[in-house]
Amino acid sequence: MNGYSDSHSEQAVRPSGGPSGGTEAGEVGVAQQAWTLLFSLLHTHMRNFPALAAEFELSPVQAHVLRQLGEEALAMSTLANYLSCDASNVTGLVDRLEARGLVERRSSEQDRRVKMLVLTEAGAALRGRLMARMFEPPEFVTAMPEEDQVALRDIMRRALKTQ
Amino acid sequence: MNGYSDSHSEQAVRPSGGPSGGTEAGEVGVAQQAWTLLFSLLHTHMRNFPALAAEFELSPVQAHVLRQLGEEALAMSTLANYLSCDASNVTGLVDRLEARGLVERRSSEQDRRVKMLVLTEAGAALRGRLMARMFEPPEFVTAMPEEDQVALRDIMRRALKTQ
DNA sequence: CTCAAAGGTTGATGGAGTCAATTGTTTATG
DNA sequence: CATAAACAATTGACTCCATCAACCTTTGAG
Repeated sequence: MNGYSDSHSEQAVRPSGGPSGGTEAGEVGVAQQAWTLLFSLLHTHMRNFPALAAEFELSPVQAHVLRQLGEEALAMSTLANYLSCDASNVTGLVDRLEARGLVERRSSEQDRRVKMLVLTEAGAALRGRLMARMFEPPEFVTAMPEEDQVALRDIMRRALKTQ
Repeated sequence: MNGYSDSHSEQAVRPSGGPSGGTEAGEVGVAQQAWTLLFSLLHTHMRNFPALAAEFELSPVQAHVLRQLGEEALAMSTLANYLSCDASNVTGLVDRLEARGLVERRSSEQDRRVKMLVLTEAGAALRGRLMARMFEPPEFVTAMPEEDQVALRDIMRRALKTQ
């Protein structure tokens, strides 16, 4: 194939490697092929996510936090769930964001145990710039023929809906 | 898993002002829509990559190293390039993998400055199991109708070829 | 031979992540 | 009602990841 495919070709697309699913064997085969290719492309692209976050002087995780904190106030524990990490980790994470004036801890009135996180004005502004940058499509998408882009978009819309 | 779908909708798919015709300005709009959706789905999936690596008692980065180290011996500096991180970081990384008997440093004979990294037998075995696990398609792929899976696979094949 | 450049290591420092233990606040139960 | 259990957040100890600056050895060019 091409120069890239070596890093995932030998163990990757092996149809029906085990008895794992109860579904039809053919479905799993195509799904695995699609996933393997998707995974490879994405992994190459995700390599520069740290650099992207660094454009805003954010760590990758801080960028992720800002992304989640967009719409509504979140409790610390909810954020820990989104990040699938320990609650104690979120404490330090928010400490640093708060020290930079991007985020604010606000005690909940219904339940005085929880602290709600809200973006400051500066935090919301930074998030806006970050999101615009994050959603710039990478080259492997812009280089596609438009019909592929449309098909990809529609497939992803359906996948999101049934999730 | 739940409560996710709202986190990417407000700044994300903005059709960039222009009317989306078949021209190049319209192409960018569709590309951005496709990318935004893809990005969101992928980011939710990537959240549990640490857990996946942990099934093999590996950190995410160690899993990435094992993946890269599949076929051929790599110099430390080459690995640092792949990981796009500092060379001094690789030292400790390889130290820990070597201490677990997964990787071996081997001095190059052409250039006695460089050290080549090779998988041990145990390392290769672990890598095999890891790769098989990594390429198991996630639910958002297996839940697709098969024609979407086929279309997705073909789109990704074309994208890889023209990369 | 001399000296600069390259490959790798070391030490200092800081963010990210976990676990165990603690404090303060609900909520459930006897 | 009183007390125990559950929960939210924090702290402290510890490990890994990551960077930078300084260093040593080897290489290669002049």
